[in-house]
This record gives sequence, structure tokens and C-alpha cells, in this order.
Amino acid sequence: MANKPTLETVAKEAGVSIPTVSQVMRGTGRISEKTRKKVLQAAKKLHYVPDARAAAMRSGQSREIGFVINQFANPFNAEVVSGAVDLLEEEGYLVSILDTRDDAERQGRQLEAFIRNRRGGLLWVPALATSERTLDLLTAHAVPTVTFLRPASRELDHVGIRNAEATAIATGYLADLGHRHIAYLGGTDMTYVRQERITGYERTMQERGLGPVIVWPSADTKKAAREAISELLRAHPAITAVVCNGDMVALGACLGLAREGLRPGHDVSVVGFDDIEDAAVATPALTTMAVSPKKLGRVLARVLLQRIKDPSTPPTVSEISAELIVRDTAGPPVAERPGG
Amino acid sequence: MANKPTLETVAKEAGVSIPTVSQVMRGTGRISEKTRKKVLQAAKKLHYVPDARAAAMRSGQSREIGFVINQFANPFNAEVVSGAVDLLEEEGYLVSILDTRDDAERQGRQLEAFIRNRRGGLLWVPALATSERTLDLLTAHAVPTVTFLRPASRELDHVGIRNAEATAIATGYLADLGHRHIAYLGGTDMTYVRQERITGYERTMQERGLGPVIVWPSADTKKAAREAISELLRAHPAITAVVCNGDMVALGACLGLAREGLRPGHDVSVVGFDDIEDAAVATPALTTMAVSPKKLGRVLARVLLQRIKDPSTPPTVSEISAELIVRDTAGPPVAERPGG
DNA sequence: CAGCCTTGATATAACGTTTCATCGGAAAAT
DNA sequence: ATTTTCCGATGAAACGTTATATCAAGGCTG
Repeated sequence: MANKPTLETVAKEAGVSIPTVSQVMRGTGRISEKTRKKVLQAAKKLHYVPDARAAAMRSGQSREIGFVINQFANPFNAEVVSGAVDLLEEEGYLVSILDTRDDAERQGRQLEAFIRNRRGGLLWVPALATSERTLDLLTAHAVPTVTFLRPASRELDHVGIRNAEATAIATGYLADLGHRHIAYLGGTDMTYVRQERITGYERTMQERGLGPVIVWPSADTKKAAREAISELLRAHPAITAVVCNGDMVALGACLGLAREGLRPGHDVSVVGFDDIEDAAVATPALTTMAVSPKKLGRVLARVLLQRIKDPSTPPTVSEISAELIVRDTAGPPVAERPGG
Repeated sequence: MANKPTLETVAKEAGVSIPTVSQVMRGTGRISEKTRKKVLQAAKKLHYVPDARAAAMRSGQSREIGFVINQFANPFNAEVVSGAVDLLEEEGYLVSILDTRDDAERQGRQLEAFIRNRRGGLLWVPALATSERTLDLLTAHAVPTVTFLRPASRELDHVGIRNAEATAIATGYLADLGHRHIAYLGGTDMTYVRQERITGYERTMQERGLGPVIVWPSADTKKAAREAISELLRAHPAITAVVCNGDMVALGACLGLAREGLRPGHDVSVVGFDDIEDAAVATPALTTMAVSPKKLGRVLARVLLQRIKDPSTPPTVSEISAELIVRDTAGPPVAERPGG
């Protein structure tokens, strides 16, 4: 019991050769029912669990997949992971998650360790300041990789959200309600995602002849957004609606409005992005742009499986649409704001 | 470029033998500065990254650690993971996370895959209905394991929270404020953790001669707790304070109180557990029991490292105390509740 | 100068698999 | 009866490392 069981141990126990045991365990080759039984029984008796490292090394293919993500606690990310994991585990892969915390250096170390361990595939939200070196390493070692949310390279498969389309819908919805002064609130760095969202907002503002275009930065936390909305309204009193960079910002904005005695959806309209769990239970409930994270995860998994199966096809880009969830924080504008 | 670099490739490039390259890469053995330079240069030129699988197989020790957790999105868990990862990555380990979603069967599959891949260590929150078979597998393969939050076996190291002590403090605090009718709210299954917390609550109620002891179940979500608090107050109108199973329940309870026109901390006092990020920014801010998740993570890491270094010592149990964070949701009771 | 220690490098075997070619023998075909 | 075919099982090599033992060449000592 002290020494760990191997193919050799099992073979000896069952009175057959090593390759025979190997074949039985994997269900390959031609083997008589009699010896199959014998081997299986010996394996069970010894608590034998094959060593995947040795197998992967010899066969050249790993059934381990890494999910490298920029923020562990983000509930949206968590659901994406669930969606992908469901599908991949079904195919017999082991999916393990790494959290870069958007730290490029940490990400570099993690991905190098990832390569050292010769994982079979990678689902990846690239950190903000991803270095060229990290990208080189990945392509040099030909790791099947699918990026997600933020594209990192034209040479890698990518799955993303139609961000511009989504904010265009949100802005258009507010315009249809009658708003003319609409701002974009949230985010600080010009990340790829924020860039796209702002583009959709701006384009719609211009197409509809609304204005002016106002982009107001804020960290993506409730606390920061609560302050930011106040400053925004002080600087631009004409504003009657905001499109937010995310639900956390939108919820923070609602808190800020309430603190100033303004009612979200009545005095000032707010549209969020992501449809996180809190969006539905908040009071008032948040009008927001939703993309199904489960669906996103499934698409991710499928793209990766395809890439593993056929590494030679050119990289693909898949995009998922977001849809407007109408709740209570957006309504028609009122003529004058109390105290405005 | 097409074929991946190995020790052999690098050795040939540098004009030395394979063991020499191995020693240079690991910084072991005696090697002249001249050849060291030569080898390092060759390795860099070929983008060589060692194969950790082969190394682990030969040397018998893995530098990969798995963190198996019951709920991915839980912000408390996320911080524990951060704390542990910081320490372990410093020591050169790769930590990857698996999410069981409290599904014992999924956990079984994941841990079996974990064993197949011969990871070097395991940090583990056992799922609710963890099977005996899973436990056997782990001990049979002698995986260095530390359980966390929920103990699974006397034969494994464990790190936990002093749950009973914490709810005793919370209940005592409410009693000191003058409350006599205090209920315990939240949780549905009799998990180990909830059991302990209820014990601390009950013990304090008895010691102080308060009563009656009321444990009211609720799913650990805001939505469920919002409904549960209303039902609880309808069934037991005398209650003036609740100790909650977690911050999500506490926040939900506050929502429910507000909906009925009651002010948390004035009409009914609420104490949470965990001190999640939202606890501080909520209005009113939540009085809650805090345990530092970062600290918990660091303790976890240290215990595991110790276990890896010396597998023969008997299993240890470490416990972390929680402390009361006084904010706005708990105050002295009022004589009569409006509408009570 | 013989003997000894030190330094730097290497040859070889082993880790636990899978792959591939081979093999004995029984059944089928000539 | 001899050849061919097929089934079931096996031997040997290979995957990329590390551990252990060995080795050549100097530099010291006595």
C-alpha cells in the first residue's frame, strides 16, 4: 500500500503485460473479455489511477485546460467559466482557473508556468498591459488559445461581445424615451472594451443629432460611481440620462442620485451593462444590457475544442450580441429637475 | 522553429551534454561561468521552457497546487484564494482553482483528475455531500491536503473559523445593547459551519437567560432573505434583533425591513457575517463579524507548505477568530415597533 | 613523482506511459 | 497438408527530465 500503483504493478497483479493493462484502461486495441475483467479487477484492487503526466508526455496531447482570467470574483466571469467548464468537462478535460488580477507581470509568470506544465489549451482574458514577450511565448509553443472579451492578437481565436452595438441600443433607447442630453459614465483606462462601448454611444449620439457627447470617467466600483455621478451632474446640469460602463457603476450612480434626492428612472435615467445578479433585486431595479454569460462560455469552449482538433485553420472571431433588459431606472425625462 | 525545444536541442546548440543544461537551468551542481553563459544564451535563443511534467515525474515532486473550492463567485472565497496564492506563488508554485459548485459528484470527478495529474498539494473546501470514496482516493495517493472552512476528516490538516465564538460575540453584543428577543436567520442545510454558528448563538442566549431561541431558515441570497425576514417578523413579532448566517442574508434582511417601513439598526437590529465589500457601502452600513480572508489564505498556505515539507507529522487544526465590526445596522431596541 | 582532493563535465538509468512492430497460435482458405 | 488470415497479447523504444555514479584534468600536498 505504501508504494503507489503503476501499470507495472497492475500488470504483475493481473498476470499480463504492461501494454495490455494500458489498452484495457483506455479501451483501445483488441482484448479478450476474460483478460479485460482480470485487469479491471486488479486495477480496482490496487486503487490504480493512471499518471496523466506520463501519458501526456508520451502521447503528446494533454487533457488539461487553463482558464486565465483577469478578475476572479467578478460574478459575470464566474458564469462564463461555468458555461465553458460544463462543456469541457463533458469532453473529459480538466479545467483549472488562474487569476491574473490584471497584473501583467503576474500573468507573465503564470503563463510561463502554464507552458512549463504543457497544458493542452488556454482560455484567456488578457491582462491590460500584456507584454509582447508573453504573446511570443504562447505562439512559440503553439498553445491552442482562445482570447475572450479583450483581443490580444490577430493570430489567436477570439470571442467577444458586440460592445458598440450594445451601447448603441442603450443610447437609442434613451433617445426614444425623449432624452437629448445623455452622458457616458464609468471606466478610467481606455481598454479595448470601453473604447468600443464609447464608440457605440458616440455614434448614436451623432446619428440622432443629440449632444453634446460627454464621457465621464469613474473607477468601476459603487463607491467611486456614487461620487462621480454627483460631479458629472454639477458639471453638466442639462444631463437627464447616463449610459454606464457596467452595472457596478450604474448601481453606484443610483446610490449617488438617491443621496441627492433624485429618483433614478424619473429625474435621471440610468442604463447599466452586464445584468449582474444585484441588478434585478436593487431598488429601483436596474435597466441594463445583458449578455448571457453561460452562452458566452459555451461558445468559448466550442471554439477551443475546434482549435485543438484542427490547429491549422486560420483564427476566427465570434461575437455575441447583448440585449436590453427593461426595468425601472430608465424612463422619459421630466421638464425640470428639482434643484437643477 | 517547428519542433519544440528540449534539453537535447539546447545541449546540441550549446555544444554540451544534456545533464549540463539541466544543471544550468536549475542552478544546481558545479558549473563554470563560461559554459553557464553559453547554455543560457542557447536556451534563450531557442525559447526553451522546461517540461515540468517530465521533471516532476522523474524527481517525484510537483510544484503544482490545486485550490478546490465550493463556490467560485463568492467574494470571501476569492480573497482567501488571493491570500494563499500570494504566498505560494512566491515559493514557486502554480496554483490553479477548481470549482465544485458544491456538487459532490463533480467534485469526485475533479479530484480524480487532480490525482491523475499528480498535483503536489491540495487546498480544499469539501463539498457538502463529499463521498467516502473521494476521501479514500486522496489518502490512498497520499496527497498533501489542507481542508478549509469545512473539515472532512481527522486525518487531514484543517484551517477554520471560530464560528461559535463569533456568533456568541454577535449575540452578546446585541444583548448588551438591551435586546432580549434575538433570532438566528439564514442557511437551510445543516452544514458544519452553520451548525457551529447556531451553537454559539444558542449558548449565549441560554447563558444570558434570553429567549426564546429561534432559528429561521433562508437561502443565502438577498432575494430569499428579503422574504424570509418578513415571514420571521410576522411569526414572531417580539423579535428586535437578528444574527445572520452571512452578509448576503443580512443585506437581504435590511432590504426586507426597508420594504416594510422599518429602519435597520433602529426598529430591528441586524448583524451579518463575513464583512464582504458591499457591507461597508450599503445604506445603512452593515454591522458584521469580520474574519480577514487574506489572513486565512496565508495560514492555509503555510500549513500546506509545512505538510509538503514534512508529510509524517500528525494533522493539525488551526482556527481563526472573527471580530465585530460596528456600523449602523445594530442599535438599542425601541419600546414599540411601528405597526408591531 | 606518486598520490589525493577538487572542479567541471558526462554516461547511463530511471520515472510511467503509449506507440509500433512483432509474434504465437488458432481458424480459415487454398 | 500447406498457406493465409486474423485475433490477442507482448517486447522494445520513445517522450523529456533528474539522480547517481563516473571520469578527465589540473592543482595541491608530502
